[in-house]
Amino acid sequence: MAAWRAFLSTSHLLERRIEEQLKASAGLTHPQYEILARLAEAPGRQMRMTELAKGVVASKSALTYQITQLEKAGLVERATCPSDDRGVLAVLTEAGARCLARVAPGHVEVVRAYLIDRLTREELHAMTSAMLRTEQALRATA
Amino acid sequence: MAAWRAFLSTSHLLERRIEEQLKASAGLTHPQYEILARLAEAPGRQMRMTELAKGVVASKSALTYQITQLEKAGLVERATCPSDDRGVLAVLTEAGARCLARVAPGHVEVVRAYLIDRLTREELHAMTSAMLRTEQALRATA
DNA sequence: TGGAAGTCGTTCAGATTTGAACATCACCTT
DNA sequence: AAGGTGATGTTCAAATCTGAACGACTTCCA
Repeated sequence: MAAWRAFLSTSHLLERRIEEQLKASAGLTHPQYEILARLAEAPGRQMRMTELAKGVVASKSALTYQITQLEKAGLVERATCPSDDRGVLAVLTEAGARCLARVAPGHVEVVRAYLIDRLTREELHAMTSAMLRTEQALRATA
Repeated sequence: MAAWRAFLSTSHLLERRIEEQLKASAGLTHPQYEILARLAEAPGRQMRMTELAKGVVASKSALTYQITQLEKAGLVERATCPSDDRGVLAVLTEAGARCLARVAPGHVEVVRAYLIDRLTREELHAMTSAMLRTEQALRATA
């Protein structure tokens, strides 16, 4: 269980650092950053709400809330899904893309400085494969 | 960054599973469980508020809130610290200890089933040492 | 011995998350 | 083609977290 304890503490401490850095450098929260990052990578810079929620591991209502916030900030827009009238597309705006481009380097720097760059090549490799496998297992048994 | 993505998703997904299991089996939240677990291991089953907050990686106000909840449930009591009149000791009650003993096996089972047991011995070893080192680094630069 | 400066835990308002309930719409069977 | 089943996104109240402000107490140095 020592492994678990360390994993848990590290993830919480990191979360805290990231939140702090993002808030200071752009007034964004970590969930909001994650949303922008996912959208930026998506084809057409847009994604369905449910799909996006799964991607960033958030509940549907949490995503609704955050998208509303990002919409107020002009970083994201909502559009109705052409193929499904129930569906809503979250679309990254130009301003959102610029915001992300401006903030991403600092964010990546924090992640590297506190996590990635502190691991040996073997540790990084082992952790990556372990996390990918675990993530898959967790997503499989929804 | 793939490593980071997987790490982040895994930690969030796991958090979710754990929360679900704890709530179903004992009406506890994960932070609450962490508090009980730490107290159970502490000498005299008691800890100073600030120390406990650092241990479970929570803000002071979040801890105040959760200790109040646990106090209402009769699982924890507050006591004034003999050596410092400002200080408050969170003390695990008998009921709290029993509750923890009852819930712990199921909790550990979830952590093992979704994380620990899915890793090879090498991965577990690498991850543990990596997490311990990272945790230490994060705690050092408070 | 007197503060000045720091620590301790709490409080408060505001922000965010959760889970259930809901209305809307798609899909599939008959 | 109609109805049942399931999916989608939103809403709401309640729970929780955050960060700053606060009063109470310690500690340390002059």
